[in-house]
Amino acid sequence: MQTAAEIRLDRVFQALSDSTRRSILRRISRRELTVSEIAGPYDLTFAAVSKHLKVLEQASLIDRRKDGSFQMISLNPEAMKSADQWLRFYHQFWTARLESLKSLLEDKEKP
Amino acid sequence: MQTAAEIRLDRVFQALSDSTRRSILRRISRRELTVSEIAGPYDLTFAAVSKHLKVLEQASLIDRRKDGSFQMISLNPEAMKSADQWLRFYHQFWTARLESLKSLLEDKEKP
DNA sequence: TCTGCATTCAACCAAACAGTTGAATGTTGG
DNA sequence: CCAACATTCAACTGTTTGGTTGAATGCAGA
Repeated sequence: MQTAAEIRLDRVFQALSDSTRRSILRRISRRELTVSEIAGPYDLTFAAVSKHLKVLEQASLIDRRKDGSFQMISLNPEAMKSADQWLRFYHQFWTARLESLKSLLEDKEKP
Repeated sequence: MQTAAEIRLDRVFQALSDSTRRSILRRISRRELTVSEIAGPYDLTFAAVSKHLKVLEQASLIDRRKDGSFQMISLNPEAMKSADQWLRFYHQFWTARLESLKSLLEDKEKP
């Protein structure tokens, strides 16, 4: 069974698995941008960028606001929180590993 | 250009975008498991599970250790750290949003 | 109203993905 | 050695992904 929460998380991680999309998120975190502004730096067609935005939207990572014939795209950080919370569980594992490495080094120093 | 770091991050997020794989990670975080033990609860062939493990391995999320004819699979949390660090940048955005929501509510309370 | 700009839709394509089945490759206990 | 077990490989399938092109839609200014 796939719970709704799992499906949401699937979508978030999937959306984040493309570096173009991560780069878009980074740029709109500074200020909201139009689709054309977003497309600017990439060597991609508008349609391709439009699809990336749809992926981000379906993962609830962005919001859209209509401003005349433009569309203002902005960051919606809520969905990232769920990804972050999923990862938070594993903090203990990498800090634990770091600790045991540290104590290993300390043991070496004591003759 | 795709830097090596970006490709690594792509792979980590991609590996995490499947709930079966996330479930595998969660289970091996308790203790290392054999491939068969991992496969047990899922309604999947061994080959399918083997493929999931390969995806996790290529994302450097797991380690394998040979023990006779068994293979012990364990968590390698290092790669998650990079995903976590990527997300850490966005903490400010969801906490900021939370703060502004809070102050909005507080303003309402003041007549 | 016509033109031009911003954006999306539809159809298509190649590559990647998630799964299957069945055969192949270790490894080990008797 | 060989039978049984653990795991992977190869080949195949249907679906998704990331991209393209060209047409369609929607809005705004002259």
